[in-house]
Amino acid sequence: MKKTEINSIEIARLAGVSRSTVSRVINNYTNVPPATREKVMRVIEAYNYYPNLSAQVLAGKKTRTIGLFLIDAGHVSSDMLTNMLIVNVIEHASALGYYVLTNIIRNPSDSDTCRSVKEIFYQRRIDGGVFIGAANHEPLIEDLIAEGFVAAVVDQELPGHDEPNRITANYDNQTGMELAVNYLADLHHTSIGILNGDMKRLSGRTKYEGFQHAMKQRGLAVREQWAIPGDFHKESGYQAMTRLLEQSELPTAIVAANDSIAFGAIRAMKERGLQVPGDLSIIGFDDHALSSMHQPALTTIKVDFPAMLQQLTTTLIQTIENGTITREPIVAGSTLIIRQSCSPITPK
Amino acid sequence: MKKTEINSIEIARLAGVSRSTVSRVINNYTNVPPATREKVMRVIEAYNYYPNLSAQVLAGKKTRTIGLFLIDAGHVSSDMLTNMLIVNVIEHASALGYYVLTNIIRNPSDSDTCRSVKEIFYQRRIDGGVFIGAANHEPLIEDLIAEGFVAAVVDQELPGHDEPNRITANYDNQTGMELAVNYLADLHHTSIGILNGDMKRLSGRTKYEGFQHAMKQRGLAVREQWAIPGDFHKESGYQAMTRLLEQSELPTAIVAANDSIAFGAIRAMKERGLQVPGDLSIIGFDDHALSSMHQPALTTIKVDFPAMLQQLTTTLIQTIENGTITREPIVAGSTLIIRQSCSPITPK
DNA sequence: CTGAAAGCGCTTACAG
DNA sequence: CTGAAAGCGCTTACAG
Repeated sequence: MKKTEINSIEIARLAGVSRSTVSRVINNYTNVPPATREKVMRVIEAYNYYPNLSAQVLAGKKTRTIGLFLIDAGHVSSDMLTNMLIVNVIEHASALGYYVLTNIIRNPSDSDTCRSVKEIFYQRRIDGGVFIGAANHEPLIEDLIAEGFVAAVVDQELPGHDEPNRITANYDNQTGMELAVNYLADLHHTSIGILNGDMKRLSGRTKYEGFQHAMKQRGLAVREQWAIPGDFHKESGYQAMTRLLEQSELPTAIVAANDSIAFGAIRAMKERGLQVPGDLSIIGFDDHALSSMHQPALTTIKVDFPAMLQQLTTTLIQTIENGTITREPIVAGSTLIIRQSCSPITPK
Repeated sequence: MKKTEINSIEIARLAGVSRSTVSRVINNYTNVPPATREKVMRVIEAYNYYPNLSAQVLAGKKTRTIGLFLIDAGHVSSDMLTNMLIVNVIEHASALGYYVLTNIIRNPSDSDTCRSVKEIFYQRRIDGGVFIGAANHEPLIEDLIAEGFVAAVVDQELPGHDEPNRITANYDNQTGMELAVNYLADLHHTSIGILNGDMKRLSGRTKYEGFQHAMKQRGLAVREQWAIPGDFHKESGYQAMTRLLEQSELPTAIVAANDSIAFGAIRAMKERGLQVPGDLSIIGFDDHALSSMHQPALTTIKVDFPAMLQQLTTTLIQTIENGTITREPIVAGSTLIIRQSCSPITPK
């Protein structure tokens, strides 16, 4: 049986003070003499008293909870990257005394889904939210920001939209692509293709733009028929590679917009008896947890998610607590991780 | 800028009714005539009104939030299984209109950690919690249950402790071990060892007991020096196998208390130039997401986590809403998944 | 069918 | 330094 709750007035009575004073010691007001604080703390501890959160929030305190919204059609549970993202946000929030309410959004365009996400904010269930996997312009997020809720969104860039309650973090895809293309070019590849990601997402676009830019820098031609569209999932990589392989003339190397795409693409090759990197070199993006144990181990552009998420979460919480703060751009760095999926071309 | 909140009294004014009536339509009371409901709903929708959660909770409603507590010293972020567990709980809770607050507990014995977990319950931040990865007898959980909070714990069996606010789910390790041992015995193995899991956890114990029982059933001897202690992690598997290999006489097959242990054990073998299953057959437990792509693909006892978690989450929520309910035991089924890590012995 | 009112448990000006 | 009191936004007996 649940014991009847003890509340602040009971604590006050027991300590021989008023509720005001109990509240003051709980909230660490400075104008409470040590002796009084002592006395009150003793009964608080003795009775295992913790202030009721709803009452505190109703009286004006924060909920100290943030929402984590993972937008993904249906791969969330199977992708290891997701787990790392979730755990990262939780641990960084936790370090600042915040809790996280994790939500999975299958389809941000569905009106019921939209309603229920908005409800979480309007209900004041959370103080703010972080969004991962959204399109660059996502109406749901824009609505929330217009309403004044604070949102931290990963992989977004909306020129002119620098509301104080919008926090964004980005990937440095320009540098990433330079790293990838230069590595391939240094291996003497000149025929390089790309398996693109979802173009509705900022990264889909900036990766392709970065690719074009990096190719140009090295004086290499981008062949449109070697730029295959897709989304960021394995199945898409499989299909993209299948399409690519139907062509009469093939590139000697491919950059995949992420590692999942590369996994799918390599499977498509294996099924046709093709070798990586023997027949085609492939480089991915992310450094997915599976990449190092993949066969062949995947050469990739590692993205520093943990550092980015830490900054994003921290900035979100600071904004919640202090309102607008001066903010520096948050960007995830890229590094080249050389493994086994790329090999040099011997010029004929 | 955040707009000033609209509240129920404002809605009432706009709809020309009292707050009581607004509340009645929101809470779907039956005694509201359709016309009145209509009228109120229209202004609720027009103004995008959602009742303030804290006020509702303070007035006696549930928070509709459950806590998910993952207890693990430091492997949470790297283990794919975790991700599946988290996503499963979230989706099942979500289907019932509940949210989940995910927490990572590094060390349940640490007093600060304990305090902060308890605080979540006492604060009434959640209506109940699910615990995964705890020792069979975990003081923190026992305290919470003693206080009357409802807790759903995975992998627990405490005879005599059938409080109405305790919900447990278990693994059918007896059957699982029979499956594993019989499979190995059918392959003509008679010298079978075991790499044990954490004995503080119920599964650690029941797996070993199940192993002993299954061996006996097949008339096979359990050799104590082939039962290596460990916990449920990869590193432990590596060390256990290293220890095993130091022995002069070796088994021909090994059952690992889970797949992670098997991965570590296989790595230890590879480093010594030993083959799986050539030199030693290994079977794991769980059917970890990596098992099928492991080299060699791991033969394992698949555990039906999704079904178990669904039942557990559903039962937890029903208990929260309806108090005690008649409950059936929740147990996760086991199936043998044959892949490449075990081979038959040719009797000499 | 519906409104007035009490109550949920806190915090924070306000006054002293 | 400290208490009395108002207020946060809801829900739910109670009375009609």
